[in-house]
Amino acid sequence: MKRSSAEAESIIAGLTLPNVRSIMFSMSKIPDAELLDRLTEVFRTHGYEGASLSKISDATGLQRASLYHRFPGGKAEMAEAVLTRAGEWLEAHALKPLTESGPPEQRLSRMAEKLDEFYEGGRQSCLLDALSFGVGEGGIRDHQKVAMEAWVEAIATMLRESGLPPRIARERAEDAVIRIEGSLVMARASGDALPFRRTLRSLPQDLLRKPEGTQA
Amino acid sequence: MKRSSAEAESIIAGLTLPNVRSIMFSMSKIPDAELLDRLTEVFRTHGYEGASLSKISDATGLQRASLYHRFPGGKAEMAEAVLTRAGEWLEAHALKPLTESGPPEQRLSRMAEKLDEFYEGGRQSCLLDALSFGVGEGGIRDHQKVAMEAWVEAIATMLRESGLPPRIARERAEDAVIRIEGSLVMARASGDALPFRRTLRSLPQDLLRKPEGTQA
DNA sequence: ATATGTAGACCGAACGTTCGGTACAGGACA
DNA sequence: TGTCCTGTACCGAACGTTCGGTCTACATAT
Repeated sequence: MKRSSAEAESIIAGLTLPNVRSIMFSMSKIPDAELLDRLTEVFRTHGYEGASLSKISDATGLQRASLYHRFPGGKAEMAEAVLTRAGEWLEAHALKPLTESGPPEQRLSRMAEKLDEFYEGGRQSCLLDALSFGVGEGGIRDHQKVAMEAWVEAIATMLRESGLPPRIARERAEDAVIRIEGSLVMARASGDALPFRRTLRSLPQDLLRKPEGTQA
Repeated sequence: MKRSSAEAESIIAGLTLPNVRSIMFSMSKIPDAELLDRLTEVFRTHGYEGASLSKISDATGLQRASLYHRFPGGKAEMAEAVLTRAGEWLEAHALKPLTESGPPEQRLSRMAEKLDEFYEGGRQSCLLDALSFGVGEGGIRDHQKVAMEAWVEAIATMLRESGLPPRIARERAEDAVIRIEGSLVMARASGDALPFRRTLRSLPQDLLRKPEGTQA
């Protein structure tokens, strides 16, 4: 009772699952992009230590050995790959609009829009948060520092170019990231995503408001 | 060669290590308060899934089995105990000042002071963050929701009593917690505690500032 | 004063399971 | 054919948990 019949198999000859896979996905059971998506989800919800190979295997449909074929460096390499991909996505979608033309407020709104997408309206955690527990002194930690700094500095640059004093620009950029991260924590802990969306909505105006004590 | 001599034992009679322990610490190898402190540190640093019994055992000096003597419910009960204790501490030290007499700004400063102490200047994570990964639908999750709501509502109440409209008070209270949590995430990811301290410092004035569009 | 009983705190060892990681045989393509 | 990739089977170690038993303190009975 393992297979229905031999005919059934010959009829769809050349269309067996492995062949279909190889045509569509260049020989992989799961394409790189989707594999990374699944990995990202696991790391986001469980953190580094909580993301066991079993969970990863379940989420990706790949066996341990196959995962090690794709990521010879093991779990650490998977986490780094996920971090890299997330960074690239944010850079290309959320940060790039900041450097483009248009009113500053509109550019910030565009970023907020993309962040809302990336964090699925507050339902997903930030990798910089999730991967910051229990990982001590390694490539992952370094990666985080660089990513965090790049994010803050991208916003700060934009605010400076919009006329804000460098110090204020930097502080507000930090504050922006802080509020995004914080609202994600709150959303996760309280089970309510509303504070996250409200934070995103108010970001553009909050960041661009006039400094209070300008030139006394 | 099991004991040095009978005399040696009789001389320090009543002062053998176990006796000293029993007098000072009510018969426990480690008193409850300190045990919970150590537990808190492990959960804060590694999150729930990352806090293995081995790490906990190392941190507390108690063997696995002994930990189960103190917490029959196992790891979950340990996490809940830690959450309860942290909540009580915050309630008693950080939230209580909000209800006392004195200028509102001073009361908020007092809270910020205690939070700085609790989070060790930004070097420690928040349990609501650390324990929100990988724990699904249980007492821990419920505990978090309650704690988060209590925290926000304590600040909101205080802001309302200071004359802010209810809606604004609630939003700003959420914002306060968001910024605290977010700055802790940033501190952890970037390795720099400064944004956390700056956030704490600016909290009182930020929360009490006059609403912008008051009665047009 | 000595013996007995009870209760709590603790530990060593082991439970079955899962951990991250590896070796290898065979399938699918060139 | 040779090269890449996959899945099975497996490794030693660690996981959370439980068991049997020791040690100490204290109350009671003698």
